Amino acid sequence: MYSKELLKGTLKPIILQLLSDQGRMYGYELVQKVKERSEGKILIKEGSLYPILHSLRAEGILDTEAQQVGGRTRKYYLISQKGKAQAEAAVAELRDFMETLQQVIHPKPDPHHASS
Amino acid sequence: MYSKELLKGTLKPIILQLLSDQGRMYGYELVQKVKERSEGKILIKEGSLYPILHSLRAEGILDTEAQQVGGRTRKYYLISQKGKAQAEAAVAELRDFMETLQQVIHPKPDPHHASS
DNA sequence: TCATATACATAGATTTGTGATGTATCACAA
DNA sequence: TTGTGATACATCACAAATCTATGTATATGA
Repeated sequence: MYSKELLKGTLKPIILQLLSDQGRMYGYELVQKVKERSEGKILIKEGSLYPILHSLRAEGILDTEAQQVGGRTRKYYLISQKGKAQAEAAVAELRDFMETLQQVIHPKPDPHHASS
Repeated sequence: MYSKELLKGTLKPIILQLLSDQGRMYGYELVQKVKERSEGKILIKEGSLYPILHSLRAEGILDTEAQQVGGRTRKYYLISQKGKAQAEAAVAELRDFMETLQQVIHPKPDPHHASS
């Protein structure tokens, strides 16, 4: 697993991207999906996930739909109308950040200064 | 600028990568180099940088060479012999993490299950 | 003389994720 | 029927990393 700090700041956009992508998901499902797509390398902890979902909901970025499945309750989350722009912005920022990071740690040689 | 939290966990490997790349650098120079390569998008703060450099030095991963330049002191940092493997591991982890993140937020469709 | 750039450093506050813990249902096996 | 592991939610104390603010000091150019 990754030194946990690498995840910092990325969890929120990851969640928003998955919800944009999949329509609506519940917490446990999000954890599984991220685990699956990352081949077990990114394991979101419940202690991280639920506070994020709750705060995104409090901000009005997410809506919820509770659903009974057997004796258990599932709480589906989906991007709200109002949250769409913010969700896209967060994901875009993450993508941009990743590109910038690439550029910093693996720079293409600058042709202008490549005199030697 | 990025929501500051995105940087978390990436600063140490960024610094180690630059030092591997450039041989030896001093603090102020590192800040400028990252700023330059990121086109002003990543601005490492002194309050972040110096504690990291000090702790990497305390761990024995970095060596220092003080140098007088005019009336000012420069403290050059370089990867120590002992720190080489750890530095490479940290950078490799960051690269791997970035790839995994790509896969999570921008998955290639899985041909096995692409029945519809 | 004053602002800006260079150059280092530290302390307190903030943010975010984890670990630990708790509740509860369901399926399957011993 | 008892226990275990998966499903499914939730909260809180703690740890880790970075930032803000602040401080010192020299060099440079307006």
